Amino acid sequence: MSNAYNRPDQLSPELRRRVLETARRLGYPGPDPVARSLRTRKAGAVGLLLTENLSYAFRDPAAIGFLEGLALACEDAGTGLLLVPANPEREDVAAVHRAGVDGFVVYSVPDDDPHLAAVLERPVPTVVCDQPDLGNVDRVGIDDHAAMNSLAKHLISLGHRRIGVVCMRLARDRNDGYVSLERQRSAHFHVQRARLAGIAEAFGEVGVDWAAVPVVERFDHTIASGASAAAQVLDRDPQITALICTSDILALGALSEARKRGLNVPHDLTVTGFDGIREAEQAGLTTVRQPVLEKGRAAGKLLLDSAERTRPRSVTLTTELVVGATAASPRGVVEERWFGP
Amino acid sequence: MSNAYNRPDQLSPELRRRVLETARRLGYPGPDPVARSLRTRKAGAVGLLLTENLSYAFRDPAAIGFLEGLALACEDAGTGLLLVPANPEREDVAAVHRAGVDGFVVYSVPDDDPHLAAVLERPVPTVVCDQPDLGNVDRVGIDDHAAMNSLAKHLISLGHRRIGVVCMRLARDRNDGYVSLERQRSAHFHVQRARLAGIAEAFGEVGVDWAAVPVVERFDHTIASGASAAAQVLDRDPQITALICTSDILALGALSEARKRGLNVPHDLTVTGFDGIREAEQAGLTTVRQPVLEKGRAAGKLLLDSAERTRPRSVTLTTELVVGATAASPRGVVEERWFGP
DNA sequence: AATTGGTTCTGAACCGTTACGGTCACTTCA
DNA sequence: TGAAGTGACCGTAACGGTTCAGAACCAATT
Repeated sequence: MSNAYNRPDQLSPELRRRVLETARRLGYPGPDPVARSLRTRKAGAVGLLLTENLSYAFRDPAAIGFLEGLALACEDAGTGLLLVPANPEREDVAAVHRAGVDGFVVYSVPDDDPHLAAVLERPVPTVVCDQPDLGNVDRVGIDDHAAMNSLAKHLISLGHRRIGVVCMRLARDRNDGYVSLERQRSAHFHVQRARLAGIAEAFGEVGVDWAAVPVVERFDHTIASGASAAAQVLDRDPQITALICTSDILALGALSEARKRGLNVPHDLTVTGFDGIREAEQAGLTTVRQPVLEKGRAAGKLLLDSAERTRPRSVTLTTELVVGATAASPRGVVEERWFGP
Repeated sequence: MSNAYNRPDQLSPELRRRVLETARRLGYPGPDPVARSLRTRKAGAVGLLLTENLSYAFRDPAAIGFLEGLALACEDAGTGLLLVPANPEREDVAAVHRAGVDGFVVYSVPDDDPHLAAVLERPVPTVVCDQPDLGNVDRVGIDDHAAMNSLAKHLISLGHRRIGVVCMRLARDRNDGYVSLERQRSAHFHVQRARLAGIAEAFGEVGVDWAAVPVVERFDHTIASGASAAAQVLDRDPQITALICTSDILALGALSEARKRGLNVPHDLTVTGFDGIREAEQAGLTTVRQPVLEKGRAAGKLLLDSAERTRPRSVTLTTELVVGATAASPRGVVEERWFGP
């Protein structure tokens, strides 16, 4: 009898002892968690859906921070955290259907991701992160447009007018190279789209022709990708005075490429990132810091007490411009660099 | 009918279409994963039990590496990974009972941990990591004794005879300070016990009185802990020529404490770590590298095809002594250091 | 002695799925 | 034409708990 295990007060100590005793003698391993979940309609876990391969989440510092925050919230609530094995390469959403969870957190997936669609069809509460507001589910994120816009304005005030941009993947297909305006506009990764738009708006206001600004995309989010993308931009237009990267990881790669070319950062080239990861801080990167841990925690909290609410909530966290040592005014005489190293 | 969803070949396309159509019309959200799990006796997930608070796993680079490897293995098998919220402070093992999983991976918990006991009572396959061989369950780990022994011998060959040791927590109770021989022997964390024994054996062989070697323990595994522990050892015995730390994190703290005291590493003081995390490599730390990612992956693989085996397996991975820049022969004239900074 | 109140204990219904075996219509072959 | 074979379809019984209604029991009150 399940009362013996779960409601010791509902029966006499004597009977409880006897029940437990015979249970042990018969080798009964205790109540089956799955059957319990079926009956109580509670799985005791929340599912996490990621853009990338599961293992990637443990390689990206920003994702790790998010996970830590989410784990913190789950821990507080005594809830488990299920990492759903959703391989973005395959369209197989079975893993989403198989997940026995009380709710989902969806972290930074493209807005046309079939896994996201599968999650939204499940009759459980959902929180999306770094996604556009879907209207009917909770959301947590930052104002990517505004944050990047203010970083761009900072560079503009330093005097930069000729820039290049390195961004993360914009859609599910691999496009390691230049990005057309059309592709920018239709990007399926909300975060990247917003950040690019933020830059475009700021520079547009001071008369820069956005269509002429080289924007290079990389599918893989690694330091090596950042380096090769920076190389591609610098090869195309050696006269740029600033390279804006949409993540710190990419920016770190850009820094190493600049170093390799003998460019003095920030005097020959300004490099900026986004996220505010620890490695960026150590490198003195000018960037935007976003509260990744807090984001994870907010997502968890939002999900875990979504029962009380009926209207979906949207939480926007604040960001902070970090003025580091990798941004400065461009050299007064641009031509100087024609004779550079 | 579940066949419509799961076995399209078992029925005609026409019927399937009709079934799905009415299902949609009735707002049927698809087969319930929990009920399915109950019926098929498959949860489609493995549980991970950690020593620490869940969130800690995302702060320790070695743990992150392990997680990445484990996630990789799960991903390959299309299995989910459930992080079980087992708070080590409380004795509440309910979370273990509640976890709907097909097996458990237990990562580096004390051998008297009640959560571990609860896992072993569950009738599912289990893999323990960094634990002594339990005989009846799979195990994956390294030879901590031998690895630390060879590091110690390296220091001995450099000429060190007077040393201090900084180690991680040895049991569930907090003991931030010196460690008695008795506490060393009865340590509940197998890994730490083995590493200490490895050092003791090596130095014992060259006539060092182990009982006189200051061993300082820290409960929290942080760089700050490493620094304060190093300070404690150096205050007690400023004449030591080497400080052996049982983890890289602690060693990084020891390095910063040495720097703070104006000690030249390695000439005034040799500092060593254990794990081989990236930060250690950047710092040029002399340490032992263990394949953390491979460890996680091995654990996952072991668990996921444990069905085929009947005998428990024990996998021991190899380690590698990393000779960095933080270890050197002690200054020929020890007294010199009396006049040091 | 009968009614009432309260507690402890028992049994049955239900959660939603899948596995399994049986029914039925329809084809094939003697 | 009838027997046997084939395949699609459907009904039902678990899976292992939790919950809840009500039976059984005991003590106290009328």
